[in-house]
Amino acid sequence: MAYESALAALSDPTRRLVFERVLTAPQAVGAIAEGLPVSRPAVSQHLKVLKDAGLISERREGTRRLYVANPQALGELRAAIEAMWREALGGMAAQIEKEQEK
Amino acid sequence: MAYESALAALSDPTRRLVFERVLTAPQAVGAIAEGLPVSRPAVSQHLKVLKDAGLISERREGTRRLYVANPQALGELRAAIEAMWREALGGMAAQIEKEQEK
DNA sequence: AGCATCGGTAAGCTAATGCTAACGTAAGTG
DNA sequence: CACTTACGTTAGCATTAGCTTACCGATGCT
Repeated sequence: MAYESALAALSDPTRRLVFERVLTAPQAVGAIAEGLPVSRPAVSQHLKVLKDAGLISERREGTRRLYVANPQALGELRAAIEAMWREALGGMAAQIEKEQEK
Repeated sequence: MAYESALAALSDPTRRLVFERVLTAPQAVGAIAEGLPVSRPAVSQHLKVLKDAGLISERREGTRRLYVANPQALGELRAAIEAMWREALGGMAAQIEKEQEK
């Protein structure tokens, strides 16, 4: 529904790194933070933003929390971008046609 | 190539408004700024960001400058998002399969 | 040339953003 | 119950981002 928040969430480079790590399989926060250029709390904050945007979901397992990407939100973003893309294509086609008439 | 900059450029709400105005047809800066909640210089700055991201192109016509959306950059962004989407879908499918084995 | 129109640019301010360090908390373990 | 593990949260800080106002350059017209 709100592709805007997904767009904003993915605009940050390190947050994209975080997101890409949970793209294919659930990951614990510690595992996500490992190898990233920021501290673990920073990762937690990024995860919160991603979750608020609906891009990931959380599942608790004992003392750990596993995060996974939510394909649906990504699909909505994809659809929104694609709609704009088609609009731009259509506009360009109309523009060329106008040029031909001349 | 650099879908990241397109993503960052489109993450700002008013910049999205600017972009959507040049999506289907070329527009002059004054026409774009009209009706927007920000000043014309602000629009100019947004246009610069969009242009640097490759999302729009500029054409001079007398004293005016016409800006249009560039479908290609939008297409690249679409492809990048779609790739991530497919990854997420695949990951979820694998996850479900694992669940079934249990 | 003089003037008006159309826009890009610079300076400066404010609000938001990302980060770290320190602390708080809940679930397992002895 | 004490202790550890695994995270979230808060406070505070530095940086960035978007906006406005004022100014400057280029083009067109008379």
